[in-house]
Amino acid sequence: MALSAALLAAAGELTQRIHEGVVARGFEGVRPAHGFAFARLAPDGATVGDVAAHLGVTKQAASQLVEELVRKGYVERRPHPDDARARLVVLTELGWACTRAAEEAAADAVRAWAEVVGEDEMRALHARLAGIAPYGPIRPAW
Amino acid sequence: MALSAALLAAAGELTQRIHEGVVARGFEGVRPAHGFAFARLAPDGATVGDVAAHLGVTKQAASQLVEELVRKGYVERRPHPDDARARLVVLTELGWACTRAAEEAAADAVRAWAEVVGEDEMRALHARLAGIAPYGPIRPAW
DNA sequence: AGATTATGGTCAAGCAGCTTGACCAAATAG
DNA sequence: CTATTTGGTCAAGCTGCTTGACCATAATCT
Repeated sequence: MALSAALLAAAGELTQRIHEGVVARGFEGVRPAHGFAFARLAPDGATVGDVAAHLGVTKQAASQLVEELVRKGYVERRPHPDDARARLVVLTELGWACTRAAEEAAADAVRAWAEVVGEDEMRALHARLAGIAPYGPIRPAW
Repeated sequence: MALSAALLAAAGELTQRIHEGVVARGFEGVRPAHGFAFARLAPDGATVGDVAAHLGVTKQAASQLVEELVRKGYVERRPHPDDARARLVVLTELGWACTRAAEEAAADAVRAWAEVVGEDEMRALHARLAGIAPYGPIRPAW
């Protein structure tokens, strides 16, 4: 199996498992791309442009995605403290709960893998990946 | 950076580099998903259903993709030797040339990574990934 | 300062690629 | 030899993204 195929298969499988875990924990109407947006929003919020760059899509697409998350109650738009044009998108309590659920689901999935290849190996894998693609966007499609 | 994000970023970056390499070698009108279809078709051809399973999409979607590749001259449909319902999709000479170009581009990209983390590490990475997601579909999107 | 350009964001329209549903022909099962 | 399953296509529809236009604020330049 080619490396690219292996990477994609692993990434896809992990993404799907996390998504299933999130749904199983009772969060509805969320897609994997939302989860990656949450990851960018989590610490202190972010602008639509930040989310767009993180997901590797246009600002308009990110704006639509945020709008959807607002409708569903996962995030809210607040005025940006330093820039009157910008709006700071922050997670609501529901958004935080969903993020925690995703982290739990991810931990479960990684644990399952660690049982196959060993925990040290997983850490090594993670470290190598981080060295290879430090800050690339999380392309939701291609 | 979370493992899933690292996996996706790495997978996305590699996919994109391969794609750029293929385009730079003069092949037009091909998308990454086509390359993954080629990988399934490469040895001896495959049916539309096989391609669908490999890509993780419906038969209809795979059928459309194959139709597009036929139009562009990368593959052709032949009667299936053992089953009159089925049709064997095989690469044309152009399709083989494109596949070779993709392999070259992939080798270039992997070489660049190997310079960062070391060649042994790349092999180890590959082996671990293969152990983790042995035969999952290559989901083109989510 | 005022004029100009750049930046953050949204609205609107269009499109590519996927899905579901219906259907046909050949293969397999009863 | 009917009845069901399987491989494949046709058709219609939808979702999520893109490009293009536009507004308001910020930064830059005389």
